[in-house]
Amino acid sequence: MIDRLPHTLRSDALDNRERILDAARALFSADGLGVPMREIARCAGVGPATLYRHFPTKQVLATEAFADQLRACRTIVDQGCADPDPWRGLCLVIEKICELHARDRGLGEAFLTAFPGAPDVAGREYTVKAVAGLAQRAKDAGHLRSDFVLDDLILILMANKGIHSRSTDTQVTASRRFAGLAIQALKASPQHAPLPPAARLVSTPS
Amino acid sequence: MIDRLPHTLRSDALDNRERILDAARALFSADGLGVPMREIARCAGVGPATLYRHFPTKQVLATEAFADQLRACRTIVDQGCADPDPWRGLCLVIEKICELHARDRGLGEAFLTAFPGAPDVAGREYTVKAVAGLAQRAKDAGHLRSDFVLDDLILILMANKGIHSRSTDTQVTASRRFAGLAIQALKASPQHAPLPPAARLVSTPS
DNA sequence: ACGCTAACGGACGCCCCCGTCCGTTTGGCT
DNA sequence: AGCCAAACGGACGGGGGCGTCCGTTAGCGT
Repeated sequence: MIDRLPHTLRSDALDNRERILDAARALFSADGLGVPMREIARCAGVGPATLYRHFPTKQVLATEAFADQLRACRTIVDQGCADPDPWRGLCLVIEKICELHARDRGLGEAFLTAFPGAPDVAGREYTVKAVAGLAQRAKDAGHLRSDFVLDDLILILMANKGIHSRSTDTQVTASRRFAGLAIQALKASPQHAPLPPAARLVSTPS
Repeated sequence: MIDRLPHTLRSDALDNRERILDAARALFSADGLGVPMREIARCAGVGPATLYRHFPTKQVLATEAFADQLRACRTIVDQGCADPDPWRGLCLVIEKICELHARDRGLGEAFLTAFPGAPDVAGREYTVKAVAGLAQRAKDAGHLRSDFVLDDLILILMANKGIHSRSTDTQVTASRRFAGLAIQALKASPQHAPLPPAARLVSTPS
């Protein structure tokens, strides 16, 4: 059971909560979601019980820890959508999101494997729709290849997640180059051959 | 210590060895290298001790289990190199290798994460050199973008590994589409902007 | 048919992670 | 200053994977 009535945490409890979130952010970013809960606790200087009291499950902890990053994702998408040139906006989205995922290992995992059955993280549906609109405009403008489907973006993000490297720097460099290649692949071109059929990677909500 | 002198296995031992390899192939393919050794043993109908006696380490087991697949990789590369049109050959290599990795989850893991410190698996160096030659020819022919580097191929394979899906079919479909996009990205084009710098993903042997 | 030894596999001890309980500490209010 | 409950954290039991030991089984050569 979780504490119910107080709703006002004691100062030390609040402090611990914050230190736990910091530790979680750091460790998730560096090592992914695989890190043991106790490691996070140790790193935050608290006992395991305290950690579990604040965040009964890793899922909850991760959701809270990544709240900022997910907001950042939404901001990026909004920026892209705001760009008067939809193609440039789409490129920006791809580049920025890839970089974000490259810098934060846990984010990519949380974002895509998405904790199978995670609740709608930070308005995913809204974001998806926004990107879909952006893509349509880029298509209409003749910059985005006409056989593009939204699943291709998921495909690219999943693929980006597959790029792992020892150092974060290498990771980011590689991810940037990958984004460049991806953009080239998506660019409308008179010479391109038809693509193999797309796969349904995510169930598009009705 | 490993058995030394006999060099000729008893019939039942040989039989078990084969069943273990079969089980390993099946499980590695379906679930990746993460499967517990005991699971492989159970699936092969032998005790853990027997498994360990035949293959003292998971590394050894995987190497043996993937011998065929790695040979297949080399064959694909050889086929690609044999094609009179180097660009078509390179495309074939990309498509086939991506598909192979999509069908066999363990292979991708073994191939790239490459058991950090694994011995030269099935003549990796030779294969790498062959592909490098193929790429150079494709570049000279003006079909492959001139700023391509070999690390881009690694990048693509790593990225392909990042594509996961519940069903193998979806996985393969997605991987095929990804390969198509990758090829489009690598195609020489008058309109393409310069790419971000490449990352050193593998230490190229001298 | 018989024995010898290669080969087997159940069982063990080790370690790591998980989630929880309960005795102890300490912040905050009077 | 003193109380009390909120908050803490060490310690526990459970589960799972790993690699190994040793008593038992069964191929194979005579």
